[in-house]
Amino acid sequence: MTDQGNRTYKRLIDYVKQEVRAGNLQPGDRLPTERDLALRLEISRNSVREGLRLLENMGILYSRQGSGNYLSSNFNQTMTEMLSFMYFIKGMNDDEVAEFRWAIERSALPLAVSRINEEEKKELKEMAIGLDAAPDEDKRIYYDRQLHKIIVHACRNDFLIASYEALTGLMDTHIKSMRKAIIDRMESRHELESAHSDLAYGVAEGDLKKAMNGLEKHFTYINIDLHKD
Amino acid sequence: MTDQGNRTYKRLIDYVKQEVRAGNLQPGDRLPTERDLALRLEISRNSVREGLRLLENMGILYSRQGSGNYLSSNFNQTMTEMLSFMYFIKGMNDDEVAEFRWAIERSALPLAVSRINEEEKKELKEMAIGLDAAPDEDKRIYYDRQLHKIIVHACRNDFLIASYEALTGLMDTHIKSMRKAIIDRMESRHELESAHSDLAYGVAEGDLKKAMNGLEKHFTYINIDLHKD
DNA sequence: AGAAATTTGTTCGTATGTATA
DNA sequence: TTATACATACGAACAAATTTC
Repeated sequence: MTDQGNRTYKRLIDYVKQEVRAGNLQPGDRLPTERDLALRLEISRNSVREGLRLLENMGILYSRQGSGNYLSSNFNQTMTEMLSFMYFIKGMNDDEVAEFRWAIERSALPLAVSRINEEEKKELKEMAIGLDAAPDEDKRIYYDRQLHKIIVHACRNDFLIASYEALTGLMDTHIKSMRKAIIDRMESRHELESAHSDLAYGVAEGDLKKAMNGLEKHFTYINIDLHKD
Repeated sequence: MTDQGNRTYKRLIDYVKQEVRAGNLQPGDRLPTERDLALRLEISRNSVREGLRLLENMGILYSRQGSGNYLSSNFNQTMTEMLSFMYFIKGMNDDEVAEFRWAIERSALPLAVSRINEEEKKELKEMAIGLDAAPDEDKRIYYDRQLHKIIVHACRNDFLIASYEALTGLMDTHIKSMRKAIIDRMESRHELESAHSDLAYGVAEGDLKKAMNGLEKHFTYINIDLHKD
């Protein structure tokens, strides 16, 4: 009996869902006041609030004291946090995370190559240079992560971006050991850096083959038996 | 000012997070009573409850009236529902969805090939046969979806599975038109069915190349400029 | 089996801080 | 500046379900 659909606040959620679906509520719109909602849905204000908090935490709306509850237009940030939290509580299996990350990056790459803008290209090159010149492992980790992040963002797909961000948020504690594991498998650290270099310059120069090669080299050293064409 | 980190109920969430991280709270464990928590965290019971509802809706815990609040062990189902809801509210851009789905399926495929069990292989073949023999489009859609679903589940990666399920839940309304669009681009319906056949038998027979060919053929007809090796 | 105690579910009232006209 | 509307937070009360004795 883990499931009980009897929760009163679900009426509020269903209400919002329905209003969105019907087109009566659009991003930025203000919801009726909590008291109105309580009256309309025949539940207490507290129950209304429970539902509102839920939606707020999902990033679907935001509350402004003294003003009202508004449907949010962009809740990517909150969506990311939430995903990250769910993943965290669920318990992360390193293999699962690596597989998922690989799934996202691999698919984001071709999209990124065709959609990246000049600003991002510039940043990407800077990261590749910085990574190459980084004096210590901490710096390298920073450039490493920025590099991957820029590429995924350049794909312009919010699902991919949100999922990736959620993962990297989780991986913060693990990234050091993961990087170390990769390096151990490679003949030297430079091999990893050259993989990154291919990846970055491939994307920046619109050379998908080169970029994909770099990415494959990068991920090959994580212990997954991956698809090799 | 969409962000206000001052919410009182966050204390409860932080508490749970910390207790989970410290190992003091494990799946199935009962939390302290709401009144205890209110006292301990120095917030009102209402605020405690707001936090609890949040976590419950995330599937992280469940409440039983008269008994207590328990940390949940598996909340994959809720995670899926939640993802689906977030995606729904966010508004689906067909291209984004297609790209994301492709990302998941492509990466799930090699994993599925190496992890699928006999039971699933059998089902998969049945779906392929059923699809071939289906008398009308409704039936074909059913077999179509089941086929893809079995493959993704066979990859044994909860992130991939949850994301995929969330997407297909969304796509229910769009799947007909999408299928129609694909068929229109193919020379005939049989071409789509043969793609599915390659996919299903490839997985069932452990032939990754065949399966991947089927999948690529399948997705090529969706209007994305995808990575072609 | 039954009664009492415990715990969550739901609602109301009130005080307070904030935004808006 | 003032007045009003609104959300925030708390405490208390009772109902309903469960557990304990």
